Amino acid sequence: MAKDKEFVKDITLQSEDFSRWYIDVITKADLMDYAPVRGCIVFKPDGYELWEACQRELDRRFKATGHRNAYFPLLIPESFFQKEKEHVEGFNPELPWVTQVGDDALEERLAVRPTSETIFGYMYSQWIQSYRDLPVLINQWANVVRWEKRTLPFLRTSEFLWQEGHTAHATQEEAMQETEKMLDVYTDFVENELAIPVIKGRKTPSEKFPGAVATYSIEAMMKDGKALQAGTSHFLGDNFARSFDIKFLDKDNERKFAFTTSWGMTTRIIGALIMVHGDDRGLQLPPRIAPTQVMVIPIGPAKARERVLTAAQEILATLASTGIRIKMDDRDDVSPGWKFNEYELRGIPIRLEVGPRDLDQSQAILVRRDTSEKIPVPLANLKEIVQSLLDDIQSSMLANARAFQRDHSKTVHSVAELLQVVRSEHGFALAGWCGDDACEAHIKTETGATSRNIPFDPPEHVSTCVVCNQEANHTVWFARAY
RNA sequence: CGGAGUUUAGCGCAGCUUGGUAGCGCGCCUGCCUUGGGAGCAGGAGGUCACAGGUUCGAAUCCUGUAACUCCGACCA
Repeated sequence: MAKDKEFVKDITLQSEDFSRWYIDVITKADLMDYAPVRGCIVFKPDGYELWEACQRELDRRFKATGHRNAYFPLLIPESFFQKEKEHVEGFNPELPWVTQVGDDALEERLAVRPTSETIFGYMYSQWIQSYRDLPVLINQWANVVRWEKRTLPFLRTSEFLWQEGHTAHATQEEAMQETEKMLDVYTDFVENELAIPVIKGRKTPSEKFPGAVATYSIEAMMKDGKALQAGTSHFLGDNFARSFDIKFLDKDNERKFAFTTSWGMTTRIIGALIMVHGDDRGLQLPPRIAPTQVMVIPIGPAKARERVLTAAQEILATLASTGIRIKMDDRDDVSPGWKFNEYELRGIPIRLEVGPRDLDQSQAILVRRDTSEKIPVPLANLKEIVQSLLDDIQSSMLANARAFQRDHSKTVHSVAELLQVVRSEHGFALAGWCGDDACEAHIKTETGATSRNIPFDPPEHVSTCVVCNQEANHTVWFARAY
């Protein structure tokens, strides 16, 4: 352990102070910087690249499920919010308003969007006439603003980036299917690309989106045992259709309200990536999402430099031609050791070392970020080995995260036990719940944990409410949450 | 939004109690030398001490206010 500490001197140990570790890592890995406006950050290139990678993979999935991208305005008339009561009450405390242009007051205040259900609703009411116009399947990539009281880089910032899908359907069933389908899309993305295992489920009424009939979420466990809602999908019923008059003439010649959905994933997912996989040396990026998968580090004294560089260039070109995202750091003003630490901090999955000694044996050294294992590989086999190593790292990261989640999850039968699990053992607690808001609120007050969701597929069903001991109508995951 | 803490060079910090010419380590620049886990030597650059007021002959230091950040609570993706 003392030796590990030698690797990177500038990062607080996770075990010492997880919050400080997190701030240290995102800062030293150069992912972001604080902006001059409260709660706002700059996504620096290395951080933004992670978002771009997420965008690429999500967008591919949205298109494959029939969605198209569009862009709706940043500013939303105040009157739009008034149309949906729960919605306005839910968001009002954190809305920034544009009230004036130049020296003149606006006739109607404009909100900087916190989400776009209202403006989508309004436009959909204009666009939809007939059942033949349905479904409407639109996604937008955008920034939104929510003036949060307490901010944390990536996880909760005043302005954040996200995608929001908004769809309209002829029937309730179809809208429900869409809601579930997109939750599955998120799950597929988060588990297979980000190697983060998630729990799929439905939010309790107190945790649902303002204006939704039902909210579904995927919840992930961070290394400090806290939960992070990684994505949400909402079944809005005909609530917004009624508020915004989204009606269509059906086959039976009757005017009916459409059923709508919305679903979103945000830049907070970058925080999840960091807090699920990161360790005391820094970031650890799953190969599939890593903007750079392999970093080549040429090594050797000046006399061998040309020979090593030529060989390294060749390796770089060969691997790049197979689609591996690979870069080389051939700076000669920093030592190899410095580079080793640097790219471990930045989470690059594989380091490829080449030096004169390797070239004499026609080999290179591969070093895994996840296990630190050093693997000599004949140059002739590099392509195949690197590719299979990337796959192996990906699946082993998911397996590790899954094991961690499992080991920190426990079924509880009393509030005291729940408290123990979420606060002392730093994990998730599965508990029965009668369905009463008061019991849920009691847990929050007593333990600081909130209901995360009612899992579709719980490891077991609990028959009595953890608070009142009445019959449990639901089995719920509770955890402290970001 | 409440409670606590922090703010001095790019980063990490000392100096403040007891006011008197701005310091250290790392990083940065130049040169030499080096390269298989954050090398070495020599020389050098870099600061309206968070911001705004006040006290004082004189303020990084004392007083008042403001802001940002961190942690803890209430609200949220």
